[in-house]
Amino acid sequence: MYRLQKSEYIQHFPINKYFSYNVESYVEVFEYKVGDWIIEEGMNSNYLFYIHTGKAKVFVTHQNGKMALINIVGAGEFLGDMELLHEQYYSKAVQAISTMIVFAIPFKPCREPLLEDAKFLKQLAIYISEKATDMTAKYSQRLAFPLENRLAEFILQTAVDDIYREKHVLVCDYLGVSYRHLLFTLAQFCEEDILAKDGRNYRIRNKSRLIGLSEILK
Amino acid sequence: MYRLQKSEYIQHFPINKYFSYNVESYVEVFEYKVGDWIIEEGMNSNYLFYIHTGKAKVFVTHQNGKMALINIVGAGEFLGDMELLHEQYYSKAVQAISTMIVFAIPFKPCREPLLEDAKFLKQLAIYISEKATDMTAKYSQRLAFPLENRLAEFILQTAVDDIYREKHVLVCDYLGVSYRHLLFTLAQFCEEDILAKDGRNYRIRNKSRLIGLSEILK
DNA sequence: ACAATAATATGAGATATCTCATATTTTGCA
DNA sequence: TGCAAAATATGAGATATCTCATATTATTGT
Repeated sequence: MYRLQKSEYIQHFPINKYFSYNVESYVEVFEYKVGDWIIEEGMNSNYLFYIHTGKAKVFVTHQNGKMALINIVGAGEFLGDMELLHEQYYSKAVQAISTMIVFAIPFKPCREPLLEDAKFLKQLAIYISEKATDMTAKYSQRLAFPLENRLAEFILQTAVDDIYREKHVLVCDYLGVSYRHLLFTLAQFCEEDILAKDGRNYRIRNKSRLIGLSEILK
Repeated sequence: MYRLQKSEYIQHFPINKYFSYNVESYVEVFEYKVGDWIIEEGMNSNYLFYIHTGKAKVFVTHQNGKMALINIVGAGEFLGDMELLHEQYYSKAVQAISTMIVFAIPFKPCREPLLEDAKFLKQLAIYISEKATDMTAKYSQRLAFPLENRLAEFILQTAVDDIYREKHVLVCDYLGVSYRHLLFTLAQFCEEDILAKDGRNYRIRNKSRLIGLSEILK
């Protein structure tokens, strides 16, 4: 994690939209590289984050110790909002998929004032409700389509430099299909020359086809 | 819709949890019967509702004019929260499944103060975030189970006096399966003597079996 | 009262996806 | 270094669910 000069980024932070008090002076700007952990599981997060650039995976660890991918988040989204609202919240782990630039508002001086700022709370409620609406729409639409389409979208979301290298176990859990079927569909993509297997990874060979498959979801 | 004396209900309304200002004097208590419309689609809703007793269906009408069931809500939940947060929100229709008693806070005098009440907004944000978490959990778990289980739950939720009489078209849309398959599964239930077909309706003959099937979802 | 539309109903074949069985390879760790 | 566990891989048969075709029965508007 790197600390950046905020001057050049701060103008992109919708401060007036979200806050009625002057939070700007507390805001820090961080940069993360692929694979960096923005939030570690179960730790008390110390910041409310707002994603300026990049995307990240959100994980939770089950009782059995298995890590499960539960979401992918991107620019314009908050991280740490749950921790802010719920006194003791078991944080989910968050890991950068691509280079990320985030605004970070430290809980230490800002938590109390944020939770008393009606403008912020109203916007936060709107944000959460919109996200919930999105999620619901996503989930219900999703059921209607075969794995092919959802996998295409997932590959596009998670591939780094056109190389897809996710663990199958995690993915079939996330997409709600069997391991067998996931492998089957990946094999199909290779057969259709959409992907090419490269040892343990898959290289994207026909991105527009993937985009086509994933766009059907919208 | 009937207006009830609030004195006997008001004590069950978690006013202290949700509001920092005295909203009690504005609260009204309404009762609805099965089939009554609490909110009509597209109308500007005039109240923020809190469900004290009963459950209701939430509908939206698509471009093609078809009504789609999108949710079922019950005690402890809010209605009209979206309308409160979003200046112009296209209300979804809400219809009582059972006798309902709701607390109604009129927007006219209360909207402004509510949107400036940090305590209320914080609790609302928490409520919405918890609901979102629930929904997400529901949706993802749900994919894992065959229609049998989800249908069992749905029948229990919507049957009135042990009679199930939903439109199939609505239901297969809501549950995300084909019409054909829904009919198939209903026929199965009849064959197993869980339901009995009674003209166009279905009578529940083995409720505990239905409960068993639906509990697998949790 | 009748025609048009919507809802119900059922059959048959196709397909997406699952389960189970089993083998090989990689990885973590003592 | 080597063993146990995890991850990858593939086959074959089962099943949940879909699509399409086609009838019959309600409902609705004019």
